[in-house]
Amino acid sequence: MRELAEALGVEAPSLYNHIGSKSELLQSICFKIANAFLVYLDTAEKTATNSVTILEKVIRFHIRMMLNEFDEVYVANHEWKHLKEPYLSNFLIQRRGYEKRLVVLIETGIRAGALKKNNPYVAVLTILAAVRGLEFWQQHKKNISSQVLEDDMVEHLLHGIIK
Amino acid sequence: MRELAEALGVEAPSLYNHIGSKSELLQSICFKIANAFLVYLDTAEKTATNSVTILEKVIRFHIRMMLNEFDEVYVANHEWKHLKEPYLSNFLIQRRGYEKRLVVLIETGIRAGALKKNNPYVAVLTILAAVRGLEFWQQHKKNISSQVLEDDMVEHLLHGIIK
DNA sequence: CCTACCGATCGGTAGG
DNA sequence: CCTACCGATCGGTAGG
Repeated sequence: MRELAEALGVEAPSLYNHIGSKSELLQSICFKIANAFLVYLDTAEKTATNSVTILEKVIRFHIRMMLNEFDEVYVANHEWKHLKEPYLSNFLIQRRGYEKRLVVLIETGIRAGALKKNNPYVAVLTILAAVRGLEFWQQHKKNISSQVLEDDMVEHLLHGIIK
Repeated sequence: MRELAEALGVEAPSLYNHIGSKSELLQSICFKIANAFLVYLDTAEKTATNSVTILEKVIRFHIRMMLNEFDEVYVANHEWKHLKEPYLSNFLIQRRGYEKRLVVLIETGIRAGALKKNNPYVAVLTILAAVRGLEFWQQHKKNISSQVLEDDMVEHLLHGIIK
């Protein structure tokens, strides 16, 4: 909070004329990000019927969020653990719901014969973990364009790396 | 440190008869894990010549380390940021060296015609990020066997999810 | 918006 | 191994 105050050019106690608490700041960031992902999934599911198409759209959205809204996504990915009740439970329920919808999406793709019969939970974990790993990218950025990064990662997660 | 002391059944100051500092504990965990990965890559490269075979072995090792040595790998993955100099620089050099060797491995596979011509840095990032993401698994463990988890994730990262 | 200050917590030391 | 305690840091409040 003292760092934040310094960045804003005020003393730390002055922050509390604008915000209620540090916790409150954390809550608004976490739920803002969680909501962005939920809303995107809604629209993706409305504008496409093919589960592979929806899956690809979702992966691309995750990648773009990591690249364009890095700071907030980072907080939502790491600091949610310090959310206070009832926000913590709420956040976890939302996140589990989101993951479950992705699992169902993959199950649908499997039943349609479009996706391999891998365990759908493992598939969702692999995908979410990979896109989230873009946070390490930020640290030692190679000079690779966002477009190559996005396209190659999507290709890898959908079709693999073996020729 | 106070939690650690409690777990050991002593008072916090007593810890310092056994260790030098909290930092020292962090160092030994981080370098122990970094070394395990380096040693494994060495042996994998000696016992196989095919780059796809080596890559698969390495991915499997990462997954097993995440499942079997979770606590220490977690610390090495997250807390290395708090390493003090010169350990911090040292650790980063080791890690970059390791990642670079994986990049070279993939480049070799591409030149051999075994792997797709994706950007090799993106491929390494995708793989490392995905296996590392197993830390979320620990949190909300589904009842899936380690073997299915390992096999399906390897399949996904090598051959993709699309049929 | 500020100054002054609080209670809790943390890694660690002194001294026995 | 312990008791006693330190200086730094943190989120936050009182009072103006």
